[in-house]
Amino acid sequence: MTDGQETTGRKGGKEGGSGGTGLDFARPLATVDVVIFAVRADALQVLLVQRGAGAGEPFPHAFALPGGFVDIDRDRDLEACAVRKLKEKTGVASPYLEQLGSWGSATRDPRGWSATHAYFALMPAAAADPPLAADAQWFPVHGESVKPRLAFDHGEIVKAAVQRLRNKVEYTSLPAYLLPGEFTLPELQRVYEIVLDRPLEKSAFRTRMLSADLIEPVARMRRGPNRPAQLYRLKKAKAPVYFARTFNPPG
Amino acid sequence: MTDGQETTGRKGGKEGGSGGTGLDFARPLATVDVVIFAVRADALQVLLVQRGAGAGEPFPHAFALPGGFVDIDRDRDLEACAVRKLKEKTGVASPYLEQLGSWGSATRDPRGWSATHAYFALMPAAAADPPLAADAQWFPVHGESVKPRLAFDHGEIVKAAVQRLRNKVEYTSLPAYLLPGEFTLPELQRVYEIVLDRPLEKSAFRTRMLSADLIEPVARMRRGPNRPAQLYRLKKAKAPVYFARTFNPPG
DNA sequence: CTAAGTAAGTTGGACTGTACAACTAAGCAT
DNA sequence: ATGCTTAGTTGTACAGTCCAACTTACTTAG
Repeated sequence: MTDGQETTGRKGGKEGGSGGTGLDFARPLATVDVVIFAVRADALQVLLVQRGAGAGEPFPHAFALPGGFVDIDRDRDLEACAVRKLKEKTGVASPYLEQLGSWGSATRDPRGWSATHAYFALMPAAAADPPLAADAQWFPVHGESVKPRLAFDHGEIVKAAVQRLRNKVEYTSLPAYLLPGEFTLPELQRVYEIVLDRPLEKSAFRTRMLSADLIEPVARMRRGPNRPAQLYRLKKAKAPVYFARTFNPPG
Repeated sequence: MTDGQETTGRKGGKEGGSGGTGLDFARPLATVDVVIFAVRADALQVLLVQRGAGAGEPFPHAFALPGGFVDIDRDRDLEACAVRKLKEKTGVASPYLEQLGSWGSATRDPRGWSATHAYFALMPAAAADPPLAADAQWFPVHGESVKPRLAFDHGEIVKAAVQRLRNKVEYTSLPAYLLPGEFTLPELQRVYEIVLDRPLEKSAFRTRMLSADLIEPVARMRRGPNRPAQLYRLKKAKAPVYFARTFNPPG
């Protein structure tokens, strides 16, 4: 039985009920939330928004993930909904957006049975720096979470997002999406180290990055107080690269 | 704005509407579907059910994934819902159940905007062999899909599940859940090869499996027409193990 | 102009684990 | 006993990381 083939277990239409189509039972609330990561001030940070305190609003004043109800008139699909939420808070389209999972239960929202579709996004620090929504704020990740206690089960979702990010960073090129269009190899390595919270070997890192068909040098150097560094950019339309090994396995 | 903090964009309560709580807008349909894998007859197979042809049923007679609407009175959370669907079709609890992702759009179900939470499950062939529901049937995976054209977007979901399974099998111990409690190393290797559709090196495979803190020998041998093989079992309460490298990287 | 300092980038040997292939071991069939 | 089949081991080659020392290129201080 799939997608409503069920002929038993129909519930009285508490909140739903379109009459006669066999869909006359209560539907859970459906939301989308986005965990937006950036590396700012040498730290992995997450964008959170402070909730209002209107009538009937759960978790007033608490911080929460950017998100909200699926709008079946405006959102063609879940990802479009996530892109909309992301744009509302940052003003930009993220260079990387991935579905994280869904959380649904009778108790996670005091207003009733609800399920959220969680996404996680990576963006360069510069992209989302000034043009934030007024109620949005960046928080550094400590361990696997952020300091403020979050509304709903968003603390758990953030934790899952950090774990997923760390795990994938071990064997993929995801951190490239946390940097602007041009970057040096030491900058890229630093982002890996910030996300993993662990130092990496310079020579192994360079060998791996350069032998992966991932980045290409541009005809410019990053100049600073010492030896200039070669600038690179992601190769065009590069999906994330998967490496055959993880880095320097911890333990 | 999160989980209904939105104060704009409220829709007239087409199907929802609990009056006065700020939730008076249409909700998408919410379902759960499960991609159930087993290795049977030396092939990776997926369990599908044939849809009925009642009034208003979309995709009559088509094959689809086991699943159905979330029942907000019976299902405490999404995973409980998936376990229920799985049990209804196989009669057993799967030793491994993982969330795969969610698919939601205005068009995937002709009855309206709907979102499904997809899970994937692994089970030993023996566990689900005879006690199948009458409308359920196993289909071998060819490439990344099954032969019958599936209802809804279930073809896409099966494809994603196969890709996820193959990908994870490269560096985890997941295939152990496709075998009964006791198994030999050649049997385990064979399951890896069936899932990956690629031969593996015997000695490297054995070295990796035995050095991972994953399985332990039992005091019995599998006897056959030739040399007996040592039987192993998963160590108690073992979560899947992640290896630091993939197998024999293709290409 | 030179020397010191710093970060970029390279080099080479030790180590780990897979790739490949040949080998031994243990059972059954004839 | 001989041969067949599958379980399991051994040994060399190779790839990639680990670690540390090294060279390169630029800035700044004197």
